[in-house]
Amino acid sequence: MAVAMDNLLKYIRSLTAFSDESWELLKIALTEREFKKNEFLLKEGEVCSSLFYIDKGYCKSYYDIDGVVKNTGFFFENEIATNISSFGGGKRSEFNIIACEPLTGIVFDKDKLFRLAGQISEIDSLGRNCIRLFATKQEEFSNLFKLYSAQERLQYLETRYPEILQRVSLSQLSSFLGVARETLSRIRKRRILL
Amino acid sequence: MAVAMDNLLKYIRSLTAFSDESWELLKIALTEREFKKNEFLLKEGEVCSSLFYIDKGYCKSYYDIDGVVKNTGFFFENEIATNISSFGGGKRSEFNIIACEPLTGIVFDKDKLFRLAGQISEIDSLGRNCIRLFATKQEEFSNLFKLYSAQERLQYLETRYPEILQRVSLSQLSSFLGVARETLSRIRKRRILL
DNA sequence: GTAATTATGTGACGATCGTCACAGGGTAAA
DNA sequence: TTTACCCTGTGACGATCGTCACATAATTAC
Repeated sequence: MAVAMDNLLKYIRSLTAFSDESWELLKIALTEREFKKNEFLLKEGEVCSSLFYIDKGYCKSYYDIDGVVKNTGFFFENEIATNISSFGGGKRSEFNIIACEPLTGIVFDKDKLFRLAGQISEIDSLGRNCIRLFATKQEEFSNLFKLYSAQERLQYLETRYPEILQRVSLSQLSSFLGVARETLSRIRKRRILL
Repeated sequence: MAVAMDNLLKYIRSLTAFSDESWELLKIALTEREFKKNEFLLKEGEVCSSLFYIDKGYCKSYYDIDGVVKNTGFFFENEIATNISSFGGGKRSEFNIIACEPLTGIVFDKDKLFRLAGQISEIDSLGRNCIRLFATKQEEFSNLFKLYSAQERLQYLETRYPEILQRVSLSQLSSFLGVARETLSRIRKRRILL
């Protein structure tokens, strides 16, 4: 659908100046793709060779630690999901990325993207801005654990990222907040009573 | 000292290809500087306009929450310290960066650096690699809280980042690990008995 | 060298958390 | 409709944690 591509262009232009010419060239590296619910965007052990722009639906990153699922991130419409260290450093991914709903995305091919970035400075600048956004968000969530209690972290999500609470089940959210499912259930109960 | 500059060049070349010519140009944006113990590299409320390459000594980033110090990062020799969202996004910093020992660093001036990056692709590439490293590290530490208990986080530091434990006092480290000072003291005691 | 400051350990105690277990509600597939 | 599965809540209980308090060791400043 042309709609997904239009959305991506809007997203890109919200980040950095981007001419129509750069856009036409960037398209070489782009492929629209549908993922079914529970389909993998990236599997543990693979080397990540794509960025995934999410147009519709959402996905999550998770570690499988001795059979226990630990969710580390949720990615919604108008965001980019990837494994930054695997994508940039060529290392095998330690975690999975999986669609939590039927998902429409636009896949950035790494090789083509790098070739273009070497030639077109606007595409290069786009890449840097994406990484910077990613780094900023990681830092934000990392600090949550150092600055706040579990209850305060939940409050933070409610005010700053209400979408996560609306769309992600409590069971899925608990490991992201670093607590057991039952604990999150009780924190929520405590909060309602105040 | 020329030594600090030599170390920086080695560091840069460990990240990305960097010609002698690029290096001569990059020097325009660099200033060597000494910081006394407890001197600020960056203060809360300021806009961060520098990257700090650390040649000797170490520093930390911390939030002051109602007078309580919460340490969020430690940066040692051969690392770059900065506030990535303030540096890249022009926002006021929410935290401080302060020298924990007498510190020798090389300061990258943002304006000059950006001007150079626009012209020299090797300098541009260096910038992207620095941001990527930063993002990878933030992700790593962020996931520690989602995957492991306080005791396991301490173990992780011991094996992966022994330098932090050797040089940072327990009191300083506790908030970085997301626990109270007394708790960290007891965790350490528990571990010795095993 | 002495005083002041900072770092560490530890006891006590209440709060919170993780785990196991089980019950009920909701949804989707057969 | 019935069955199966997932999600949420909750009780019990032991483990861990945060806080306050205080003692002592180590470091730093004068």
